[in-house]
Amino acid sequence: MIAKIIDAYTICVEDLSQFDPYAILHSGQVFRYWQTEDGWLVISACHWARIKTGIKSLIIQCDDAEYFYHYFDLSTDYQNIKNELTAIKLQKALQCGGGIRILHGNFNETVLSFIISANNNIKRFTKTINQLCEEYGRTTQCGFHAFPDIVECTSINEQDFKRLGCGYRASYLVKAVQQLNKLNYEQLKKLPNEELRRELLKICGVGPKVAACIMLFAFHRLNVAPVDTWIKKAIAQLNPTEKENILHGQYAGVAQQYIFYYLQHLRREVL
DNA sequence: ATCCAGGCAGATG
DNA sequence: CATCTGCATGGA
Repeated sequence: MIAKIIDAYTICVEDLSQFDPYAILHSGQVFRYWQTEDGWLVISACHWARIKTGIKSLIIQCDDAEYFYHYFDLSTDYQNIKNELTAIKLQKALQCGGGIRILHGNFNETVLSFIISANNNIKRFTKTINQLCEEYGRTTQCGFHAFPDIVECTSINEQDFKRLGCGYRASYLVKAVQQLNKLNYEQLKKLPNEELRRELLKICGVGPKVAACIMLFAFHRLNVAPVDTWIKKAIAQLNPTEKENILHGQYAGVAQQYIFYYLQHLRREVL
């Protein structure tokens, strides 16, 4: 038990070795967060949370404690997961981002966000996603805009997506929204990995990499590891045995997150 | 400037 | 099934 729900709007996280807000938010699973005076503001779908960082514990003040207890995966002990990840080449990454957790992202938000992310740079598509929310998402109680719900997304046409900076992905997004309208998240949740992957690949703009992101970040399939250009470059430097082992097993997706964050961390140090 | 970015769709061997 | 090409756009 690393966290307690204090009341309907408050969570206290007591084990910071398993909860590093900076690392979680910068590990590339979510794009709607901002630094504040005393911590972080996070928006997921139409929900918001303020993380107030402390020395030995932190407080999450939000609109729905149950939602964010689940969102931050607070019932899972990540020490057990980290104990399973024993590959030598992972140890630096674990030391760097040991407080990362895999979030339970909203399905529609995750699908559309990662379609926009394809062949795009992180800074640019983060801006695009946030502008999308500014224009089409409702204002939440905390002042920031929610990610537009599926009905609001249905009102966005190709020209609108282009104006927001989605480029050639605009037509994919229009189709994807139509397809999302017919999909049922609760039904998809019941599918095993390969069937789920097949369904996701039918969505326009969703290929193998984006499907893997959706499976990991919206369906919490911890054994699915998205392989992007960053991970490819990192893996290319390993020997054959290391390549086999590093993104293998029931927590391959978690391992991938530690690596991705570590690579981002190294890049930030260079800049 | 000009290369590239958390790849993908569509066309072609 | 595997490989190839074109792609909007702004950040570096």
